[in-house]
Amino acid sequence: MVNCSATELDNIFHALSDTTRRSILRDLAKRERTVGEIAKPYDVSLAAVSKHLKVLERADLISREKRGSFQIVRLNPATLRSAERWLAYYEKFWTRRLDALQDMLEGNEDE
Amino acid sequence: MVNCSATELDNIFHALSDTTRRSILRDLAKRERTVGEIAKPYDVSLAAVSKHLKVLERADLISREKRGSFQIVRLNPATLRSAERWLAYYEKFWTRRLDALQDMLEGNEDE
DNA sequence: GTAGCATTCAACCCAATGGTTAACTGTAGC
DNA sequence: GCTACAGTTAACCATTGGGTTGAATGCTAC
Repeated sequence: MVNCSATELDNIFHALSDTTRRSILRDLAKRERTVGEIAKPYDVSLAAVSKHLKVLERADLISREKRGSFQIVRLNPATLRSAERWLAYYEKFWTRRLDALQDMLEGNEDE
Repeated sequence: MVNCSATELDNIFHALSDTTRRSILRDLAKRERTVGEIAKPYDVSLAAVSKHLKVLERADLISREKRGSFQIVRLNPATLRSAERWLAYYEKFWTRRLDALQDMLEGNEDE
């Protein structure tokens, strides 16, 4: 999980591209929950939430542990770190490059 | 752009969820390019690339400047920073919360 | 075994994606 | 004007996405 393949990044960013799923991740940040607990605040069917969890799981953003007839769903922060690293790397790179450009355009003497 | 709405984050993460689009962003990190230059390395039609650029533009990840019959496409690092901040915030939050537990459960294998 | 709860699966609906080709809209240059 | 080039739009196609409802699974408790 240190270095993400393209497909893994596809899955991660796709999982993050839905408001409900990001909200679920926020909820899980507070504490682990069962599927039913996760679904409760949302105005969609349990089946819909189950699908969202599948997307999050495919992205490796959450993992589950069966406990009796329940499942405990919890976050997988390492995966978030992968995405964050991807963004941080490029953001830093781009900013650095554009800073130089901006300096040039604004007439800084150091060409 | 400092604080993103839910829809803006939807658009940003969706834009990032495609390998070709991330690759285009990488290309643009090296230098600004015209649409034609952007399209050249990819094995899809110009129309397909044009659509990808539209997705990136909707997410405010790139902007364009018309110059004659060309367009200069360039990155918009501020938007990347928004997404990065979102991830960094939650990643840090989750990691902090889970650190103790993780250390206990599996020792530290981070990276 | 049966009842009941937690969760998933199956089948469907419709909108959106990512791709194509072909037609269209500038703009530049003759 | 006409031609050529840069890029977008239109129309289409196949696949995926997110939602639904209802049946099926799996576990617990009686």
